[in-house]
Order: sequence, then structure tokens, then C-alpha cells
Amino acid sequence: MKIDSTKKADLSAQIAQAIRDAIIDGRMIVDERLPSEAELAEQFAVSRPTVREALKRLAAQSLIRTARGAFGGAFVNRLSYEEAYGQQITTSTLLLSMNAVSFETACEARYALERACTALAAQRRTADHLATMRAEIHRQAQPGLSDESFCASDVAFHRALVDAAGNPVLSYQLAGAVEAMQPLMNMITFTARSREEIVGLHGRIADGVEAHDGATAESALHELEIYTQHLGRDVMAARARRAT
Amino acid sequence: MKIDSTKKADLSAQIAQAIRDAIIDGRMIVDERLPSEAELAEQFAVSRPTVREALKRLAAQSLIRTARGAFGGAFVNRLSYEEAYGQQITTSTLLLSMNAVSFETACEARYALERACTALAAQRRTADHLATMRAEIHRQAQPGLSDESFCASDVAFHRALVDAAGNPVLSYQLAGAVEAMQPLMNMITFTARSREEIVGLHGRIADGVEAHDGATAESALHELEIYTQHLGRDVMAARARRAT
DNA sequence: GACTTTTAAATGTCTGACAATTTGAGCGCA
DNA sequence: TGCGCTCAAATTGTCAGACATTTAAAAGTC
Repeated sequence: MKIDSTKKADLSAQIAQAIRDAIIDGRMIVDERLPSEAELAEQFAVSRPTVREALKRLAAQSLIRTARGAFGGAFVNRLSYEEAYGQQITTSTLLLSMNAVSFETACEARYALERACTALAAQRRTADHLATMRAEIHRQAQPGLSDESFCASDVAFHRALVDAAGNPVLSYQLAGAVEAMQPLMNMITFTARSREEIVGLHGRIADGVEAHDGATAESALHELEIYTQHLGRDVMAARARRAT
Repeated sequence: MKIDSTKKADLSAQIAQAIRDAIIDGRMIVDERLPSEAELAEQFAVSRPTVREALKRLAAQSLIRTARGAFGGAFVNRLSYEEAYGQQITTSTLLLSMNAVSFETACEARYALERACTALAAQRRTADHLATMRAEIHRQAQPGLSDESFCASDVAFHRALVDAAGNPVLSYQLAGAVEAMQPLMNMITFTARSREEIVGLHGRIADGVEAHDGATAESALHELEIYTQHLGRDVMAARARRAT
């Protein structure tokens, strides 16, 4: 791992990459302790602050964790699903907000991915998942709910649907797509009429999942996508009118 | 942004979080220049190395970029799809390798997500995408191809399929799932017989996409999933036998 | 033997300095 | 005027050394 050629990148970036490579291709295993900062500094022939910058880069990606005190130090971190969710959400949110991704594109991606889970969810759902979905539907039907709360409940509903597929890798992938959409969804003002429509479709999805009937759930989800796209277009049109 | 309470986290982590928050909720916009390290140090009442550690954390997430020299400094970075791909792949790869995700689970997730794109791909594919898919199929049929090269070509084929859907957000989400699977796929030794089978199914997928026939493509993809799962089970069984 | 104190190792932070790099302004020269 | 050269200023990158803080093991005490 001592490899550190005379390329034209920052030393701290090179060192971070060297350690990252060692972790990714298995030369360092989970919970293994890295040499102390002083030792790393000597190995790479750089100063301690430079090593520290490299370690902070890795810590930002949750590749390592550090502990103070005797027998502390930097350890290879087991990347948990929670940490992976978090990074996925941050990255997805920024990607959408910084690249002027249209509501249409983001919405299409989200529902396409979600449709991928629906059949599995109908097949494997537990009573718990179903109960969560029903509870969120009930919350969404409450009058006087703010738009933000309605959206948050929407996310929770879809999250439960995804989790019902019982595949943590799928849940991880979907978390980013669904949560990153929320800021875009929050731009929509939900009328009583549109809420009613959405709650109805949610109910049909839950019915399909409850009956282990993937086709019904998928078709309701597809209707929901069409309706959401419709709402999105209305918002964009209204915004365009206001701009003139 | 000067908020910096006396919580029990590292100063550099707190500062990184404060700046990250400012970027995420739009108080800092793309290409905006951050104050210099010296100014940030003064604002947050910490030393320059501490500020630098915070900035390196953000740089590791591609949230900022830095330039040396007069009128250099740290700038809010437009997160490109390429950078997002890269982070997604790194995270997904680590998640799979560190959490003992079974071949079955990863495979199911990958094909479920890919199935989400197939209908769109069949609808929107361009001649370019189709040509890429055909070229990879041709490469895969070459005798004497190493297992690694075969897998790489497999990834390229599926990547083209995903890109054919014409939705960059979908491509971004799928990149991680497909590429992270590669190390697991590389464990499989492909016999001439199994390659023939896979190439045949790839051909059927390409046929479906070419004919704008989503149903055909989806059904071929589904067969490919079943066959891949079958190969995976064989490898695991052989490995278990060897272990006894 | 159980509790307390010490000690050593490690990360976290600060200060101050110098090196490298980039841009713009000033200057000279034709 | 217009072109090119040099130089200064600003900023990040790196280094060295020091001190503070935290933690757990080792040593000491009752």
C-alpha cells in the first residue's frame, strides 16, 4: 500500500485513494485497525496533517471510523445499510437539485424503480408492512394535514411498499430515488380533490399487496404515476403563467 | 451559517455539516465561491487545519472543488452524473462486499431494477444503443474470451440497455446496482454451454428492444435472471462441496 | 480482591511558517 | 498603441512542533 507515485494530485487525495483501494479490494478487512496517523505519515513520507486530511476524506465516505484514546485509531468501517441510505439520499438530492432534472424525468425514474419492487412486495409482504401502509393511508385521509406532512406520509407509504419486497439491496437503491423526489413533490399544492384521488390509489395498491396480487398493485401504481405526472404538469403550467 | 453549537462531535465534522446544509438547502449555489480557509477559520473560530479537514470531507463527496492561486479557493461543485455514478458504485460495491449479501439477493435486486428500464428502453431506444448492444453480444460470442472480459462485456451490454431508456436518473440509479454485481458475477466460471445460453438470451432481449416490443424483452430478461440464479446456485453448491 | 491512580497511546486542535500555483497589474519596448 | 515580460498578491498545499483530550490498560493502594 506504500505506493505513492509522483502524480499531479494532492498528496492527501493520493493517500486516501491508496487506502480506499486497499479496502475495496479486500487487502484490509472490516474492523481492521489502520496504522496510527504518525505511522502512516512515516510510511507515506508526509506530515501528520496531510495524513489526517486523507483520513477525513475516507471518514466522509463512511469507509473508516476513528476512536480516540489508547488502542483507539482508525478502523475499517462496516458500511451499514443506514449509512449507505444516507449517502445515497444526499447524492441523489444534490444531483436532482443541481442539474435541473425535470419533474417528469425524476417522476418517471421513481415510479419505474418502484414498479420493480411491487410484484415482489405483493408476494412477500408481511402483516407489519401492510399495517404500516394502511396507517399512512389513514393519516393521509385526515383533513387539515399540511402539504409537507402529506408528502412525508406519502414517502413513508412508498417506503413501506419498497421494504415489503424484503430485499435490503432494493430498499437501499430505492431510498435515494424516493426521498430525493420529496423536494420536487413538495412544490405541489395538494387540493382536497387530488388528495382524495391519491389516497384512493394508495388504497388500491395496498389491496393488491394484501391479496398477494401483483398485477393489481402494479396497475394502481401505474395510474398513480400518470396522475402524479398530471399534477406536476399543472404546477409547471401555473408557474409558467405566473412568470409571464 | 456561523451556527456551531457545543455538541460532542469533531469540530471539522460540525463545520462540514454546516457548509453541507448550506449547499443542500440552496443558501449556496453552484459555482459560488466559499470564503478562503483563513476567513472560514475566523468565522468558525477554529484553526486553518480544522477548516481544511472539513473542506476535505466535502471534497470527498464532490460537494466542492478547490483551485489554487489568486482567485482560487473552494467552489460549490455541480455534481455531475459521472461523479454521482462513481460514488454510487463505490458505495454499492462496499455495501455488498461488507455485508455478506447473498448472490441471490443481489441478483434479484439487479434484475428487478433492470426490468424497470426494459419497457422504456424498448420504447425509446436509438440506433446507437441497439448497435452497442449488438456489438457486445458479438464480443461475448467470441471463443477464447476470458471470464473477466465476458463479465465486462456483460456489464456493457446491460449498461446499454439501461441507457436506452433515455432517463439519466434511471441510468444513475442502475449504474451502482449493475456494476456492484460484477465482483459477484466474476466468481462464476462460464462454460461454453452457459455462455451460449446467455448470448442467446441477450440476443432475444436485443430483438425485443429493436422491435419496440417491451413484453418480449422483459420475458427474455426474466429468463436470464432465472438462468443466472441457477448458475449462482451451482457455484455455491460446488463451493460448499469443496469445503467439506 | 476491589477500587483508585497513574500512565501511555492515540486522536483532536492550534500556531506559525514556507512552498507552489495562479491571476492580474505594472512595466518596458517596439 | 500594442505586445510580452516580470512581479506581486492571494490562496491552497504542506510541513514541523506543540499541547489538549480521551481512553483503556497497567500499576498502586487499601
